[in-house]
Amino acid sequence: MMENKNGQIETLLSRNIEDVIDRAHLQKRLIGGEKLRVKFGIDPTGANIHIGRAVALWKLREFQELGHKIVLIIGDFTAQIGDPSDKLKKRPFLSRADVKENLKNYLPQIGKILDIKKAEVRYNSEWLAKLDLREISELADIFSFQQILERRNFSERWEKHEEISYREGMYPLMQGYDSVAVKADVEIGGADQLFNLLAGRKVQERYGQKPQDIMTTAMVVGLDGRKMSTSWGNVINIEDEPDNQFGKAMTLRDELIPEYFEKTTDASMEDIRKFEKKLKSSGNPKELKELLAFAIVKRYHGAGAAQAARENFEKLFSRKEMPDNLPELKLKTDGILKTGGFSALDIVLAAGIMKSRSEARRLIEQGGFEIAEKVVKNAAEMVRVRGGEAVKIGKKRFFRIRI
RNA sequence: GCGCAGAUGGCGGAGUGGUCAAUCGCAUCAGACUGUAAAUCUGACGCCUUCGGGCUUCGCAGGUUCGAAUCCUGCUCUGCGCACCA
Repeated sequence: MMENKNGQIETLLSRNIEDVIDRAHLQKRLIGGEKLRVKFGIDPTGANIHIGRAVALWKLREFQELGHKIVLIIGDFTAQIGDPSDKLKKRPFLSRADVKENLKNYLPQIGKILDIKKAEVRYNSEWLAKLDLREISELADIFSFQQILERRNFSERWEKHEEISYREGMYPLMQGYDSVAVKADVEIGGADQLFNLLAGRKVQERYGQKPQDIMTTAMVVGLDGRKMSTSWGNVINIEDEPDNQFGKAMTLRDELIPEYFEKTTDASMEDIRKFEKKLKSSGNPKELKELLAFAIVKRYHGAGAAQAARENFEKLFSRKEMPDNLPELKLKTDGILKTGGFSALDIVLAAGIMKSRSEARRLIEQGGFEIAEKVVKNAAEMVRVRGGEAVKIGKKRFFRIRI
């Protein structure tokens, strides 16, 4: 029993973890059985949480399972300032409305991973909005310009003669003050958060508190090996549909399979070692990738959904059959009355996924449109439609026509 | 405040009076090959098109000219240098 717990603590402190400061101190407290307050801050800046950001949430869950108190800080105030950590450009202010909108979606997503009822949820406007200029100045006195400029993303911008505003330099101070306000023992964040987390330690000391221990989680690269970014489209969101998650996972670059197993699934490290060996010896990594895709979907939608997603995928791509649960593509029947049918262009446009008619026309002319297993290359060609035909638009978008 | 430089398509970056819807690279999309991987090859890549062509773009607003992304004036924004620093 004791052994088991120590094993859990070891995993907690090592798997997917980049840095722990101060490791010895934290380990001792954990083994000693103290109930720790584990802080995690989220700025509701975007609508979706992806599996990269989720790494930290799963860490929190480990803490939770060991009986510690999770303090979730919703950065309703800081979100409006904008964390410069991952940005090489100045960030705009978010409006109150944006923040509120984003916020609505956040807790349910987090709830997929954590037991929110057991956590303490706080909004940092609670204390940050009350600071007056004198207090802010005191806070600001903790850091020098030089220290702020040490951050790579600031120094790079400095080199490039890009603007760096005061406001952005304020961010670590606020995040640090959060730690004071909730008396954090531990704070977790992504590896890109190191600077902010360290700032928390300094700020706490200034306010007479023991500095928190900090843990940074490993970053997950995007599916294509570049930085994970929603605008690159190389991201799996935890709320994506099972089929979609499965499909996206299958586009992962082969070299990243072991890394993804480790960071985004609960596969044991033993198994992952085995997978790595297998990858090196056998020819086609596709099977392993399917296991990976399955494990990811299972984590967020359960084993049943994962199985179904896998079968759909097999049907659709390996056996080239059309699965039954394609999204519907509704065509308006009054179109028939007027023109006697639908042109290929009408059908593609009805799917509502093209930016412009020109784009749709191009796609068709280049052979990217298929209906009832026939390619139609002439955008103006009238296609006989009865309803129920499977439509393929481009590489990976499928619909079933409904009239 | 003064002086200098710059602002071009998702990004980088050409173009400095007509041949510019704008070289090129990246990203993106489609096709071939595949394992919805990578690499490679082909094509597309402002909007609309009856495929002839039409329409709106090069920070913003005016002007010169038969004709402007390109010249002139004003404005806005950004960077650099100087000044200010009780």
